[in-house]
Amino acid sequence: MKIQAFDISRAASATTIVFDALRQAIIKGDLKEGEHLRQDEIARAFNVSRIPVREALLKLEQHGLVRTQRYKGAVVSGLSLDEASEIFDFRALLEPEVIRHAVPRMTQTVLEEARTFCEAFARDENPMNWGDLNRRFHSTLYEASGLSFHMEVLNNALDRVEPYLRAQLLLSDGMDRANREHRGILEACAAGDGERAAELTRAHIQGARNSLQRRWQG
Amino acid sequence: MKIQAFDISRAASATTIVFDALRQAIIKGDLKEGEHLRQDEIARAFNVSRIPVREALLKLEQHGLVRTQRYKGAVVSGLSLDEASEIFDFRALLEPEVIRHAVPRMTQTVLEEARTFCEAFARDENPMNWGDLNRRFHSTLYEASGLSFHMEVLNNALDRVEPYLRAQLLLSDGMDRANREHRGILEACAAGDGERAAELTRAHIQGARNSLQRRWQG
DNA sequence: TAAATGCATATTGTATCCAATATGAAATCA
DNA sequence: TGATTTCATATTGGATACAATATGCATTTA
Repeated sequence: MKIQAFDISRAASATTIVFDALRQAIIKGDLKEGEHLRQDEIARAFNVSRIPVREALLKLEQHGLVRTQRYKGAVVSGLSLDEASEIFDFRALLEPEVIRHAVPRMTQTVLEEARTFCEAFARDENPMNWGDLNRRFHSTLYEASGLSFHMEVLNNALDRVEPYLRAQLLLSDGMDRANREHRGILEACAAGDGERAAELTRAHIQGARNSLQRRWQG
Repeated sequence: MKIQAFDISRAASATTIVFDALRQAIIKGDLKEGEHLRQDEIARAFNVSRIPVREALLKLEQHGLVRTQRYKGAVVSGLSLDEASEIFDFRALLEPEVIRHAVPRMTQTVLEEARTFCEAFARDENPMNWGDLNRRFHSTLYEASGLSFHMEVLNNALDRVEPYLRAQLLLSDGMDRANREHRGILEACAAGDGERAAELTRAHIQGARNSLQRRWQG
């Protein structure tokens, strides 16, 4: 066999294609809080029936990205500042623990990949890419932990606050501080100091939350 | 209007009825790890079409209670000891934080309700009820925190390890220890000592995990 | 006879159709 | 006129029908 084969049972179903597209659109902010998602309209846009659309909406609801009401349909669900703040607290609890567990398991490859994302993040002039690169940087480090349940929950939490994350980076000193702090975290990881990496991560998250709160509620 | 009214839009849809029933069956252990869930069979059992069944299975998949493969269907997904252990670690991180936040917000009513569950748990001779009462006791205390995202995630984590939880209570000293520790936690809450309640909760969870690990792999 | 192939059946994924409910405007009534 | 009712339309929930894929057994072939 000379052909390049892969597991076709993992090929995307209509449901997952629609789900991924809608998820991206909500996270990127193309679909805005409160916006009504009509099954029929989406079905036509993707040229599928409403069945896979409904299943995609159901998944989005489980992820907390839309709220649905019987016979009324799905609307994009934003977060109040209080709700977002709770999720930042959650992250501040979880992420330090994950990185502490990850540090002793980080290979050279992981560190190099993270450094690449870190530098790409620092260099990129296009704010549209910041959210994604920021997330990839952290994820690369976290994945080394091997804590798959923690990561699943964390990714869900990040999905929900992504618009706030991007808003925070757009603040005047958002990028500068993020870059400084990313380098610090990376350094601690490279030095094998899990405790310091954890503490810096905690400060990184709490700092972001505090600057958001100052900016949005006075 | 003298009639007792309620919001009918919250009435159960076929999907949620099927979901709740399947979730209970999996958690209670009536449906066992690896068991295949046929859409058609379930649809006939509930006298509905396969559509709501599919949506229920999708929700179960998001909750991690079943795994599905395209064109192959859903099977009840159990956890390896390692996977369960990771979730216990997760709980040991999350639950102390939640109860610490909850203690200063606990009303007398909450404490009384928790005490009721605690005593019911201690008295109940039927092992079938232990899992449920145990969970209600802790939940009552946790809900006072008002941390809805934390609770959502926690409930999902508990669903996944519920069979292990029940197994742990069935160990020789499982119930005795659980009762002792519950009373300690309740006392700390009543005394307004969030720090102690948190530490006891952490020990409660880690202890349960350790005894499981000794029993199953030692 | 053992492996490969073809075929029948079972099961899931999706499309189409019907039923239940929501929504808003026209009609009615005080 | 302003509130209420009726009714037409839009939208979602669920049932039925069809298509795609999996699975196991009979058949063939070397």
